[in-house]
Amino acid sequence: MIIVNLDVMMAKRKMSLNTLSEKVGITLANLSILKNNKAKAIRFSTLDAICKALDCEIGDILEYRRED
Amino acid sequence: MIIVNLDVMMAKRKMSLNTLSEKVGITLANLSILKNNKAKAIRFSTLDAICKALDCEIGDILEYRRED
DNA sequence: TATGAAATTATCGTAAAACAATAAATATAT
DNA sequence: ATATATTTATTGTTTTACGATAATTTCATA
Repeated sequence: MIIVNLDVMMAKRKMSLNTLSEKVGITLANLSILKNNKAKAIRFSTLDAICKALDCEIGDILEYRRED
Repeated sequence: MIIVNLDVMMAKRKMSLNTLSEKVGITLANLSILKNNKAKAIRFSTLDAICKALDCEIGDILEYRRED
């Protein structure tokens, strides 16, 4: 299971969804969908922009969780 | 810049592209495209299957590289 | 408790890209 | 030289991102 977790880094950077969406260059609505694990895929360009905006690694944002 | 690096984990697990494609459930051709950084996005279902097949973390496979 | 900002959710449409299937070309090892 | 592994190419289908927009919900705070 892949989990999207933007909350931690957003809190760390004190960045709102609104600001992040502007920096990343996708709409607030779509970023919210991604943030709430409703997306089924992601473009590398988007992932890149997020890592850049939050100044973090992919592992900070995406997590692979084994199921039991 | 997002970099896909499957080589290291494949070597570590001694797994061929062929075997990996079977485990992941996508064709050899498409997995090769992904492995050689020709893909522009990825489905979480695929990423999940790769992590499972190689028993590794996302960070082992995807890298965000800052440009200078 | 009323107000406003922030975030979520929904809908519709378009464009992008994954991915299948297949085949051909290339590389690599034995 | 031959088998095996990998890459590349092509065409078609399907999935999904993402935009634009608007309505709804959440939540802080005045």
